[in-house]
Amino acid sequence: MKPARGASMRHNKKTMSDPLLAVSERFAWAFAAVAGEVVDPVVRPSDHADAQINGALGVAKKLGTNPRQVAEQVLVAVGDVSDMCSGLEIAGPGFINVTLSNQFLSTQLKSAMNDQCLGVRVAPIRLTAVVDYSAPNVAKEMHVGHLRSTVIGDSIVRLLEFVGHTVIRENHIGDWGTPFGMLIEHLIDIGQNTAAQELGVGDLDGFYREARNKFDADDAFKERARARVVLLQGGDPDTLHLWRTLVSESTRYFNQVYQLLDVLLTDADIVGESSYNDLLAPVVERLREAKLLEVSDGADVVFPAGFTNRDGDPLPLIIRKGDGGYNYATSDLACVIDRVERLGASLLIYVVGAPQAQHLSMVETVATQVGWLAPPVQMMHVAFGNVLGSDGKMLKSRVGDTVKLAALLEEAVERATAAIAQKNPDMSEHERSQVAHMIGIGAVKYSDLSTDRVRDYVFDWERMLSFDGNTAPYLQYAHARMCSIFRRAGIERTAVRSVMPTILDPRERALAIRVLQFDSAVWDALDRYSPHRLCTYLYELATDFTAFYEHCPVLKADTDEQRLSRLNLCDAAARVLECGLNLLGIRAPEQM
RNA sequence: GCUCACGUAGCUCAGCGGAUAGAGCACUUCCCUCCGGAGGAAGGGGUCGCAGGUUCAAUUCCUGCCGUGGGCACCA
Repeated sequence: MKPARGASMRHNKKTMSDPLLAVSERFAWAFAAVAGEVVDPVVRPSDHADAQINGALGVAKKLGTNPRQVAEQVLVAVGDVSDMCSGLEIAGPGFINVTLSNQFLSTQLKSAMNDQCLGVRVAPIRLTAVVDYSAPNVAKEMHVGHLRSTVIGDSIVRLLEFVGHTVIRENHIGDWGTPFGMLIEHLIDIGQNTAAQELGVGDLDGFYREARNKFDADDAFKERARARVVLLQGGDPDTLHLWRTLVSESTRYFNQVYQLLDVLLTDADIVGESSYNDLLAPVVERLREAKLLEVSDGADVVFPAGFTNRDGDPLPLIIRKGDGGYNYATSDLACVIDRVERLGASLLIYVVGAPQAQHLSMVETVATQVGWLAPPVQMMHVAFGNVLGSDGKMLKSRVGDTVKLAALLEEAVERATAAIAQKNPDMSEHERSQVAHMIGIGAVKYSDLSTDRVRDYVFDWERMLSFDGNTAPYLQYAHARMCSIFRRAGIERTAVRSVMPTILDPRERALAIRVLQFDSAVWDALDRYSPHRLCTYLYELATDFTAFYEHCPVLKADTDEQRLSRLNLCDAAARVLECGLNLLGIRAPEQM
């Protein structure tokens, strides 16, 4: 499985919202005419103009001519582009610097803002995608590892849906396996009511630890636990009833966390490992029929090509353990079958930590060898790194335990509450608590989403809650200021949407161009399954807005026409910012 | 040992084939106090881990090395 990159969903639709794409499209045929074949004009953002076209250099090399000469030929071939570009200039070794026409920006902006998706292209082919994420374990506390999977997965789900794909969310909770013997026996020992209470208040780790301690210390208990596993797997009704208590109390708790975290997951998305029980035996059978199954050290295994162990010998994927039990490879393969054959999915996304890369790659290889996975169906590992403390090591609590996710989120809201109380003491209690939730949770999610997911990142309260820099509060603040202008103006946002904006000032231009690039930003994030690309874009948008706001008076504009035009720009920026934050799963309050 | 990631400014991070490598924080010096000062301008600070290679062009692609972290058969 290739590490997430390029679902290659390209499209063709009217004029691209992003001016750079529009320029690229317009110049493509001129380049083809000059080069004698189809070449990418290589249109890029530029420090020297609105955009620069770099394609001439490559073409000149191929043709054995002078790049500046090629550039000149391209300019002749492209003909009149004055509807799009107000300036074209050959610079340096053969770059073509492009100045976009103000009129063009104006009409593009109008048309993008008339679009429900704010100019973002819809997917050319609508896929059914299964996104596998979050996956906490029953009777175990959720921790920062689940935070990453949940938050990144949630954003990917929103992005996929936004461009028109059908998304099936799957929360593959750990609700099966040998630990349930001891957990159920412990449940019996302390009584169902006590247990439900303990789990209900979220002391999952306490419950688990007690069970574990007894298991390790008490041989009789250990024996009962083992016997209980057999009963559970055999479908004993009483045991199943106890098991369901554990599962339902745990999922009730997970839902509290999901609600606090403000993600889309619900009970309907839960597909526990147990739900694949009936599909495990067929996995073995089908592998056997395909003649891929071998017996090694008493276990049923498949040796996928290209994997070796530390001795250089072929590395097996264990399908059925020596004791006859199944393991996670079996259930992962059952998942592939289920998703492809029953759900008809063609995109299987796994938002799982980077350490699982080899395992998932082996599963993919086996699934491909046996024929369950074949183009156009593809598996995609959206891997992520660890959350580190300020010491550069895995984030731990002061006592040295793993950090409870629920506690971390509560602290985020508390810190945000304190910050708002200090900065906006006039806000009502009710409103403050709502806004504090949006800011605190937004800060945590954004700090998780805003750096390249494959890298580890350092968790830092002060930085993530800062109103400066690439943070959620900064973006939310920028949005609140945009909204504030309309309150002061006493004008409804929608009232300025029929206005055709006039783009003149350099800051108006910069802001307009940025707004129009939302399309590219969304697709860029989606192509790489990297929400941080969208974060970077939104930060630049907010920065451009700040510069605009600083230099271009809106309410005190020179003329009514300019005032309306600038209000229109504010509205556009606010809509894109809100929509972008929403795609990250972050709320944008109108006041804060 | 094999293998997969990562190594960019004091710190935290962007950029990943194109013209002088960016941001925030921290630091220095100013400005304003104007539609939300939770401001603005300027400055210092980088041999983009090291060495080769491909290319008109490499922080960006390839190879090797060094450093850090992960994975390498019955726990998921």
